[in-house]
Amino acid sequence: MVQRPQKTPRKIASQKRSRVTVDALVEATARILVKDGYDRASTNRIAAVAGVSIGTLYQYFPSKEALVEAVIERHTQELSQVGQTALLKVAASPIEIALRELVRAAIDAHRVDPKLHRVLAEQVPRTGRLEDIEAVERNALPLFRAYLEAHRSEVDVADLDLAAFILVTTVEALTHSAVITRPDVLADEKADAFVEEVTQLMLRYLGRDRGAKRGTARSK
Amino acid sequence: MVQRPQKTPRKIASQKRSRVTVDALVEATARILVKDGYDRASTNRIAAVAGVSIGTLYQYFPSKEALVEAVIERHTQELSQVGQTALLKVAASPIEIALRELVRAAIDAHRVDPKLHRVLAEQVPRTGRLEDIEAVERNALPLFRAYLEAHRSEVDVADLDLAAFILVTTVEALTHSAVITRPDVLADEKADAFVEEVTQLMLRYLGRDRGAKRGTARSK
Amino acid sequence: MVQRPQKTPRKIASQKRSRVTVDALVEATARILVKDGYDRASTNRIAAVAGVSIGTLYQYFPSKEALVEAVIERHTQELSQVGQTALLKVAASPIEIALRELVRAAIDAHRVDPKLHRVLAEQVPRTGRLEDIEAVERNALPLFRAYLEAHRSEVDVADLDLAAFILVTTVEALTHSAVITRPDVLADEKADAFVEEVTQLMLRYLGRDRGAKRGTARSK
Amino acid sequence: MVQRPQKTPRKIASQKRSRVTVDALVEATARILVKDGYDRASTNRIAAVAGVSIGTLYQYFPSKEALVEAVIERHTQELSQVGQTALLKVAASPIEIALRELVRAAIDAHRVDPKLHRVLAEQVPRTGRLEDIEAVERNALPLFRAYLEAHRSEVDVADLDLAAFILVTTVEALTHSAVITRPDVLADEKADAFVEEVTQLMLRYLGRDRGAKRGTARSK
DNA sequence: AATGAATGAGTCTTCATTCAT
DNA sequence: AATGAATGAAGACTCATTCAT
Repeated sequence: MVQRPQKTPRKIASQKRSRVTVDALVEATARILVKDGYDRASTNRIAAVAGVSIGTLYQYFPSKEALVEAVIERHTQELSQVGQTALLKVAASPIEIALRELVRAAIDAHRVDPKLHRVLAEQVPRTGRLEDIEAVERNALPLFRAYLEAHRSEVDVADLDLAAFILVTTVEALTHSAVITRPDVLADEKADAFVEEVTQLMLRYLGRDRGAKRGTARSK
Repeated sequence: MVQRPQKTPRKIASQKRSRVTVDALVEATARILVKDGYDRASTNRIAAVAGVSIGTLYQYFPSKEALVEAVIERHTQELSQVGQTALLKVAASPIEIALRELVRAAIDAHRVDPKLHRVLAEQVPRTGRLEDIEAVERNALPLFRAYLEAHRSEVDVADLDLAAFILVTTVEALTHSAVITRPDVLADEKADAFVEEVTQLMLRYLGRDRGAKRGTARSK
Repeated sequence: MVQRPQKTPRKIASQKRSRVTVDALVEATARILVKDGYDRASTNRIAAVAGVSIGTLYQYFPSKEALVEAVIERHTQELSQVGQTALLKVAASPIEIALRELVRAAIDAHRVDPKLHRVLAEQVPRTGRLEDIEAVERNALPLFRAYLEAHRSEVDVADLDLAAFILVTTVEALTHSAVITRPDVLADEKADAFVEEVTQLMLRYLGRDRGAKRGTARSK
Repeated sequence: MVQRPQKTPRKIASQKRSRVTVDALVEATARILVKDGYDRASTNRIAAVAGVSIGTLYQYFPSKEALVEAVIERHTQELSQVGQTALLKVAASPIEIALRELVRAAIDAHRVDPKLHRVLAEQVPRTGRLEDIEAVERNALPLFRAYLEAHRSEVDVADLDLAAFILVTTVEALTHSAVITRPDVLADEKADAFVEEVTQLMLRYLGRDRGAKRGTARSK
C-alpha cells in the first residue's frame, strides 16, 4: 500500500483529545465552584465530574490553584470581551449615548455567568496566582481612559486618570451589586430606570447634564 | 474561714476572666488572619497565639467559623460606629456639607484596620455564617436613606431607595478601592481632591451642583 | 495541602502518655521496616501498627523521615553503647587482649538487632537527615584512636589516624558482612576462629605478632 | 514494489536502533540516579532524558526496577572488568607484588564512576532484583581465592575460604570508604601511603612480612 | 474551667504502568 | 515500533474537633 504524505499528523488527533480533556476539566471546575463553593472543590471531585482520572487532571494542571486560575482566566476573558466590544461600538458616539451603552454592557457582562462570578468574587481567596479576579477592571481602566481622552472636549474634569478610576470602579460596583445582591433592582420593568440612574450619575459627574429637565423628568 | 465582704463577686471575677480570654481569642484570630491569611489560620495556632489551649478555645467558640464571625462582627461594629457617628454629626447639615463629611468618614472607616479589612474582604469566603462582611453596607443603607428622606427638599431624585442604594454602594466601592488597591489616590496632597471628586459625583447626581463653576473650578 | 517537611521532633514527650505513644511509634516503625522494608513502610501503616491515629503520629513526628531517623538514632545508640562499654573495659588491657575483645564486641553489636541493622544499612537511603547510619563508625573512630594513642608503645604504625581509620573500617565491614551475609562464618564452632582471624589481621597490622608460631598454630 | 538488494537486512538495522535506544535509556537512568537520587528518578523523566517516549521505555524495560538493574549490571561489569584484568596481570606474580597491584586496582575500580557508585551503594534498596550491588564482591571472591590457592606456598593461613572472604571484604570496604567518604586519604601525596598500608595489612595477615623492617620503615 | 493528647476524614499529589492510536 | 494520553492505587500530611483528665 502506498503511503501518502499525511496532512493531518497523528498528533493533531491526540491534541484534539487533550483539548477536550482540558476543557472538560475547566468546565468541571467552574461547575463545582458554583455548586459546592471553593472550599469544597477538591481536585478529586473535579476530576470525577470531568470524567477523567485524577492523574489526567495533574497531567494538565499542576495544582488546584492552576485549575481555578484557568476558570478565572476564561471568565475574565468573556467579561472583557463584552466590555471591549461595547467600547468599540461606541468609540465614536458622544458620551450621552456611549455611557448608557457601557452601563448596559457592564450589566450584560455581569450576567454572563452570575453564579460563577459571585463565587469567584466572594470565595476565591485573592492569593498567589489567584489575585486576578479584578483583572477585568484593570483591563477596562486604560481602555475607558482612552475613550475619555478621545472625548475630552465633551467632558469637564480636571484629572482624567482619577475620573476614569472613579467611573470604572463605580460602574463595576453598581452593576456587580445589582446583579449579585439586588436582583430586584434589575427586574424587567425597573432595569431601564437603573441604567438611566447610573448613566446620569456618570454624565453629571462629567459635567454633561446641563440640559436635563430634572424637575419634571426625575421627581415623581 | 472568715468571709470578707466582697464587692466583686466571684462570678463577676470569672466573667471578667472569660471576657479577657474571649478578647484574646478574637484578637489572635484577627492577627493571624492578617499575618497568615484565612487558609493558614488554624484553630490550633489561634489558641497558641491567644495563649490558651485548644480546648479552651472550643469552650468559648464552637467552631473556627464562629471565631472568624466574631472578628467580622467586631470589625463591622467599628466601621459602623464611624459611619453612624458621622451621620449623626451631619444629620442637620445641608447635603453639600454632609456628603463631604460622609465621604471622609467612609475613608476613615476603611482606614480603621485596612489590612484586616482587606483579608476579610478578599479571603474569607462569603459562606455560611460568614456572609456578613457586607453587613456594614446593609446597616448604612437605611440610615443614609433616612438622611436623604429628611433632606428631600434639597435633592432631586425620583426613587429614594434606588438613590440611596446607588450612593452607598458607590461610596463604599470607591473608598474601599482607594484604601485597598490605590493608596496613591489617597496620598497626602491628593486625598482632598479625591474626597472632592467623590463628593461632587454624589452632589451632582442628587441634582445639587447647579451653581458650581465647572469651567473654572475643575478644568486645568 | 502539601506541606514542607520538618525534621526535628515536634513535641518533647514530657508526659507519660506521650512517652508511651512515641515509643510505640518508633517501635512500630522498626518492626515495619524489618517486615516490609523501607519503601513499603507508610506512615499510615506505622500509625496503625502503633495503635494510634495518623494524626497522633504527626503530632510527634513531622515526617516519615523523622520517624526513621528516630529508629536509626535508637539503634545507633544501642550499638555505640556496646562498643563503648567494651572499649572502656579493655582500656587498660594490652592490645593482644583488647583487640580480641573489641572484635567480639563488634560482633555482639551487630547482633543486637541484625534484621533491623540490615534494613537500615541496605534500604534506607542515605539522604537528608538519614545520612547517619554510619554514625556509629564515626563515633567509634576517635574513641579507638584514643585507645591506640594510649597504647602507642605497643604498636608500630607511622600514621595513627590512618591506622585507626583502617582498623575501624575493617572491623565494621568484616563483622557486618559476617553477621549479615555470611552467617555460616559465625556458626557456633566457627565463630571463635573468625574472631581469631580478624584479631590476627589487626595485631599483625599493628606489628605485634612476632612471637606467633604461625607454622604450627595456623596451618592445618 | 521492487525489492532492492539489501546488504544489511532490516532486522539488523532495527537491532542497531534498539541497541542505541537501550543504551540511551540505561545511560539516562544512570545520569538521573546521580543527579536526582533514586527516589526522584521517575520513569517518565528517564524517558524524557533518553529522548524517547515513556511507551518506548516500556518496550525495552518491563519496569523501573529492570532499568536500575541494568545500570547496576553495567556498573558492576565495569568494576569487575578492572578487577579481573588486574588479577590476570598479576596471576603469576608473588603476593608481595600482586596484592599491592590488586589494592591499586580496587581503588581504580571505585573511581570508575564514584558518584554513581555512591548512589548505587547508598540509595538503591537491596530489594527484589536489586540485591546485586554486592555482586562485584561475590564475583571477586572465587577469583581471588583461586589466586590464593595457586600461591598457597607463599601464604600461611589455615582456612583459605575464610582468608579470601576476609581479604576481599576488607579491601572492598577500605577502598570504598576511602573513595566515597574519605577523599582526603587518597589525596595525591597520600594515596601511595594508603595503598602501602592496606597492602601491608594484607601481607602481614597472610604471614608474609617477616622481613619487613618495621622499626625503620614505618614508625615516624 | 482548662488542658492537650488523640482523632481521622479528607486533601493534594506522584508515578509506575497500560493501551489505543 | 513508537507515542503519549490516561490511569488510579497509594502515599504524605493537615486540621477542625472531641474528650478524658
